[in-house]
Amino acid sequence: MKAIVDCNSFYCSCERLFQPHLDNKPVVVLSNNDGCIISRSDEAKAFGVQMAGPYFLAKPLIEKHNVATFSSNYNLYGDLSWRVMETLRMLVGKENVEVYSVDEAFLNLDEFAKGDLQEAGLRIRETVEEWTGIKVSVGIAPTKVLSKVANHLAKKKKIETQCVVVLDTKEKIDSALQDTPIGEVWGVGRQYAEKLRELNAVFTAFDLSKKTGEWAHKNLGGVVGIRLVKELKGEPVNEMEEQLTAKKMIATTRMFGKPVKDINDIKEAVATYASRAAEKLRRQGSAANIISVFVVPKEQSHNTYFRHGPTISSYVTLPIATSSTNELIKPAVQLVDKLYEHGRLYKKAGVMLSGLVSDTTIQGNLFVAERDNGKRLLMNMIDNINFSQRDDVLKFAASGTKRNWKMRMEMRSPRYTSRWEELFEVH
DNA sequence: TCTGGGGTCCTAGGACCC
DNA sequence: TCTGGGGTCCTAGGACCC
Repeated sequence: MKAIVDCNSFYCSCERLFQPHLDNKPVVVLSNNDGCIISRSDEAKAFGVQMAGPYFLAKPLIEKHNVATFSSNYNLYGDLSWRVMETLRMLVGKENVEVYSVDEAFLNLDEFAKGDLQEAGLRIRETVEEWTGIKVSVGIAPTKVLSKVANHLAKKKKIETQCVVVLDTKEKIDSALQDTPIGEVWGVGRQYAEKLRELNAVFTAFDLSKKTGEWAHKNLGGVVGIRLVKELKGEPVNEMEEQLTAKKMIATTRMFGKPVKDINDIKEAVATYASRAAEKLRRQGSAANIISVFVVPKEQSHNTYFRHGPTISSYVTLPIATSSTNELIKPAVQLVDKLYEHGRLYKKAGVMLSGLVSDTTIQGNLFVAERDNGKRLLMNMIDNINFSQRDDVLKFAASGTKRNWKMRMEMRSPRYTSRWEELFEVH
């Protein structure tokens, strides 16, 4: 049996941990640049605050109901996430935990819960809450997709279920599937949900579970659809995944705090993103063969549907794979020259690294001289200093010092758990 | 009028996830 | 005026190979 453990309103819960007077009060957390709402407490949901909705549209509602509002504080969430995951590893053994996202993990319960699964689920929930202060919901079922269904039901009926739902008989599974609208199934997004309802008269997870593999292949994106239907029928095909698999692509992209016109501002931003991406690259011990850069102009027209405008991008293949910041900044900045149009306003830019390989097995290039080892040493030093001090004590000059493009974060809470000078104080 | 039957590799784009 | 920022996998189609 598999479980999915999912933190309830995770970012909101993190903020509440250090401001307990907000318990049972409405809370929301905003995305970078204070653009969208990305986490809502149950109380905020009850007032009708929409997920992923733009903040400026929800603002009247938020002010009317006195909703506590925070910019996102990823240092804090990352640290608390680590504590939750460590707790799970201690409970069921680290080889049985697959961290799926910042606030979710799949567990393999085959060894941990030989007896009463309900009991096991409750113990997991209680232990995580006791050790970290974070409330979680637990869904337990034979497959990953079904455990997600169980988890949804646990979240929907927190009181009755005590945030734990187990689907271990055919009757329980069928009844749960009937209670699950098609759009809530893991793997069915907006496009498919609409298509399934209108073209195929599939309205619930139960309807979908009655379809054949052949049907799924035709109507639900090929092999992905086949796997989904199998899992709904209780046949596991999405197995637990190995952890520590290196990422295949690394991206750093940001909206600007305000639209930017000057090419030098864009170059500074792109150099900064390249530095950040290079850090991520080194952290997983990879080097990149391809670097691409994109910019997004501010849309001139008032067409609200295409609010982003086109993404303009270009890439270069590097002569030799690298993880060195300066070797990545240079081509990144050159790409900006290629993409930039004079006189245009830009609202976003990004750097993506791909063609990733392990940096111990970099394919040599006959036409490029062997690189010196000192470079790697320098990068390690910079990473260590930046990690132990505040953000970006050391940076490359190309990243700039004015930072006209920097994003807005006007309501961020202190980084209570990861900065000495922002430590939580008890008086 | 007829026009093989496999492969591989690459890229762009579409769908999904949190 | 104001709408994150990451990731994944899959498919189709083109170029090229024998």
